[in-house]
Amino acid sequence: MQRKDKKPTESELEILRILWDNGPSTVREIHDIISKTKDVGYTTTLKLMQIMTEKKGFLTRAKSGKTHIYSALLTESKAQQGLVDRLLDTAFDGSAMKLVMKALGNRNSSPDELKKIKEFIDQLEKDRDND
Amino acid sequence: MQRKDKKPTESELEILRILWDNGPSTVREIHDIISKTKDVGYTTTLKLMQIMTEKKGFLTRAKSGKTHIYSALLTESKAQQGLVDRLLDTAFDGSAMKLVMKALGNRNSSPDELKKIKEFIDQLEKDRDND
DNA sequence: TTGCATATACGAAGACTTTCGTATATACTT
DNA sequence: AAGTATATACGAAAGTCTTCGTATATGCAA
Repeated sequence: MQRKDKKPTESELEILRILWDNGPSTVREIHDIISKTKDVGYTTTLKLMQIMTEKKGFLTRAKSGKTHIYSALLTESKAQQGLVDRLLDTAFDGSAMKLVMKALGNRNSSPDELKKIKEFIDQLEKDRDND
Repeated sequence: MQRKDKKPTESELEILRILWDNGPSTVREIHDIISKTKDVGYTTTLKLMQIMTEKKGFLTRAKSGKTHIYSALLTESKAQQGLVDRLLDTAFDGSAMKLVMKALGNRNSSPDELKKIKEFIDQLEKDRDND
């Protein structure tokens, strides 16, 4: 359980989210998406991605003609786990239950999702019994 | 659903956590707790709390003799809701289900907690049916 | 009331994040 | 091959967060 790897900032998560959803992309592709909802220059996105690649190791890139194609090295699952763990520690006193209730409380989950969560918990309980 | 209020930083959350758990406290009391696990100067804690009070409105304070007694204005519940909402947006594509599974998956929730969560979901489903 | 212990006030440095202007490189078109 | 469009590289400014040194205020004890 390494607690040492750097956590992506929110701007970085925005970029990672696009890479996770769309797969390997150019700076241009990512910037076009980001700039739909945020007024920011192309070189800003570029710089962020360069830092994420060179300094932080979140991304990797391959040259293709004159452009670079970036891919996420940090997986969605790992990033999520790190962020959830940190949030549990800092804001929920370590109680996953409290966090779960906050997350569900806003009632934006479909009946199907609620059912799946219950099944997931059933499975957890079963696993525990078999230890 | 205002998305404008500032989110506390992690250092600030550390202070808020103590105020939430222990109630109104002096800088000294808070710093004594923080410094058990973190090597940081007294004036650093003081400064953070001053900023949280004067610039961000997270805290309020009352003079008592020569010291100030600080209280949290930002409630635990509001802060948690804001952080969860933001995490959902930035890292989980808005899916509460995914977040819940991450939160439960890696951790050791007690059987009792798991039971309570299921009951909570049952209640949510019941509420929904009665709409 | 003088001095000591302790509190707050203030200012600024250092680190990190975000931003962008400008320079340079590269491919494609004509 | 020269020109244009577009990409990356680089450096630095601006903003925020964290840190702490130093100055100043205040209450209490001798």
